[in-house]
Amino acid sequence: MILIVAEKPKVALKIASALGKPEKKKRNNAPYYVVGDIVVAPAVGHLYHLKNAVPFRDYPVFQVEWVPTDVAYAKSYVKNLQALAKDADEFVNACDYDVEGSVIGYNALRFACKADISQSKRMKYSTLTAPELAGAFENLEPPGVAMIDAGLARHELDWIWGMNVSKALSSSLKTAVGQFKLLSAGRVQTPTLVFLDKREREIADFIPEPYWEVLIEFQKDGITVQAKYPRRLKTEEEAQKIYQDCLNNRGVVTDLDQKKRTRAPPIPMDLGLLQSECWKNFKYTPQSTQKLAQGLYEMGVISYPRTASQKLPEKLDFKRILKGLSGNSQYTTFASEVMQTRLVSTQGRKDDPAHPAIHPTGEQPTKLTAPMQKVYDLIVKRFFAGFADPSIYQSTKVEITVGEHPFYAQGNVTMKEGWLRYYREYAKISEEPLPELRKGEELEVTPQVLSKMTKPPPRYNPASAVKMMEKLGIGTKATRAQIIDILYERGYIREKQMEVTPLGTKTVEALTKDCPQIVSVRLTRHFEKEMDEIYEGKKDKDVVITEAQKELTEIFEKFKEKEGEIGKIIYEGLKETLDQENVVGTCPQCGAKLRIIRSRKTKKRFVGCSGYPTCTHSYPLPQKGKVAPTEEVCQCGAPIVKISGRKYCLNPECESHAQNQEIVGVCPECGKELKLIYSKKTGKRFVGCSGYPKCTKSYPLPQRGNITFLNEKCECGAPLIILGKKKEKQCIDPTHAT
DNA sequence: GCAAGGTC
Repeated sequence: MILIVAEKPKVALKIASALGKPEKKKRNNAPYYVVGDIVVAPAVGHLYHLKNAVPFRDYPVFQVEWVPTDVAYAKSYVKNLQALAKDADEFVNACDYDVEGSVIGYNALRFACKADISQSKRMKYSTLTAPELAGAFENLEPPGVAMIDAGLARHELDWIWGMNVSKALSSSLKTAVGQFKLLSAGRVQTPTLVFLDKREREIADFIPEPYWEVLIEFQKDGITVQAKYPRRLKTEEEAQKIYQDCLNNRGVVTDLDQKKRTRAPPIPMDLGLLQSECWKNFKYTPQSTQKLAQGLYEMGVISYPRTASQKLPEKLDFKRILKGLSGNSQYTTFASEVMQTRLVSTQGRKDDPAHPAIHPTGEQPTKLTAPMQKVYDLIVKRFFAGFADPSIYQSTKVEITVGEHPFYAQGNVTMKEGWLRYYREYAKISEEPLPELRKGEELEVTPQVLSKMTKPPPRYNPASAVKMMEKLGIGTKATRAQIIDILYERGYIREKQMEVTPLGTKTVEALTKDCPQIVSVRLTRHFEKEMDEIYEGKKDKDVVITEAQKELTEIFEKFKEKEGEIGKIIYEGLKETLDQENVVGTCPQCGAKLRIIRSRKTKKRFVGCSGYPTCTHSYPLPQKGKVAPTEEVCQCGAPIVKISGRKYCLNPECESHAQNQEIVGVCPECGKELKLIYSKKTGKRFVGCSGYPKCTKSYPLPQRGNITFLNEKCECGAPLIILGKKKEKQCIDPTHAT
């Protein structure tokens, strides 16, 4: 029997189908496929990972070993391979033809199958089409030692570099101040932190400069138009001069440029594009988008999400997919419209040998969670849009001259919707019409001077950081989002608009200043080059690793000498970070800092004085909601904090809490005042009757967004409100429709 | 405890 090991279940099925009519079997949830004398069985990614071969008390440790992955589902796949290997007399590594795939198959064969690698074969394919897979099986290659070794070296170098530097950082802190804090560094996370920190310094060093803009405003056909003077002005005098010239002067339309322009339909999405679209539209982090997409994939409603491809091959059978989608009443119209087209999708530049771009499969989803539904809807509509015509719009540029000063305005009006019909809600294209104007027309204009300041470069957010990593070529499509999460976990960065914390900054500083070799471009480039040379068969893996160990040994010797100093630098950062995060004000009794503390016993949080135990002043806190300092102090002396965006005096006996209960209407049941109340227990808001506890009338409220209470009553007697930026009034009673 | 890379 020939045992073929694939990287994942879906690929095992494809290989088996290319070789004949497979019979699907299962062993403890692990599938495998039998085609005559051939068995195709999958791994699930890496089934083995590295571990220190000796206890990790002191760095550096260089002895590592491969051990089975401890995830339950991976174990059943290993057992499956072990069982199948007993009857096998030939072994084929059919994992993805790259360094990671080589390692996955190599470890599966040597550890699970106990195969003789030198006798094993490698299947080489770059797409998953049946003819190519069948051809690859006919032309099996030798095991591919160079590629395997390059992969093994990648694992080992990343490990001995990352683990030991991480350990060194944590130890330095422990040595300096005796405190333990988990710190880490790695080939991918450290360069990522470095570029985030660079931005942080650009922002800190940025000196805002004032500038002035001049606008003119006019009205025609009920449209108000603003036209801009084309230059920013460095001085107020210049701006004022133009303003004065425009006062009491009429504007003349001196140029009118109308052009038809097209917006091409969007390209199919790889994982990176899906992540940035979901950030743009829903503010989902790349990591949560990845998890939601994985969920949709496991339900069978979208294709494989960890793809780098932005192409949809024609042989995908778009008809079948569209037919499936039309079964969903939401998409029936769109799907049948798209069905009428030539069914040729747009194509992006990037390609992936193993998978097409992300697309719906046409299977009907059942019971999607709200976030899954959003991601699914975006994927489906993007899919439709790829087949549609370009959107055509008329772009009008107008030059209006006032005296001798030119001003410009632009308006876009869509003439042919094209793909926007399907994807408008996610494309976020703004349209501003201009009124009818003709050359030479005179206009009554009002000038205006705006005083502005130049702005620092924006912070990265998780989506733009993933994009930057992609651009710099660090990490992989499957891991970038996870690595961003690690930086958050370590406390190196915080907030969605990523801010590098003092801890992050000081860690970078310690690494770059005190042991520049560790983060030097030279060292990482050197490792990379050597891995390429292993791949090309020019260098021996063991020689490379021995060299790396030697180099790291020297670096760590120097690091140890400076350990105390480095630890102190990092401690400064840690201390400042904790202070910023937990200090909510000053103690009115002793003047020391008040901090948010979580009780070890009850796990509940409260505000306590850092002068403890000398000063025992403390305040209770609601257990939910984000607490942020405000710098403000209440009349009663206690600090005011923001809890879930609402200002709140920490002192529970303070009168401000009573005053905080805004009157919002009249109780339809007892006629007393209805008040907006924030629960002392949960911090949540609701509307309650001031006749409480006699009258228990109350209405729930959404916990997020602005609520405007109107001085109006619904016909049911409850007050009317407006939620957020909406325009319609609505009744506060949720059971009351309309 | 500590990486980065696959995968469900």
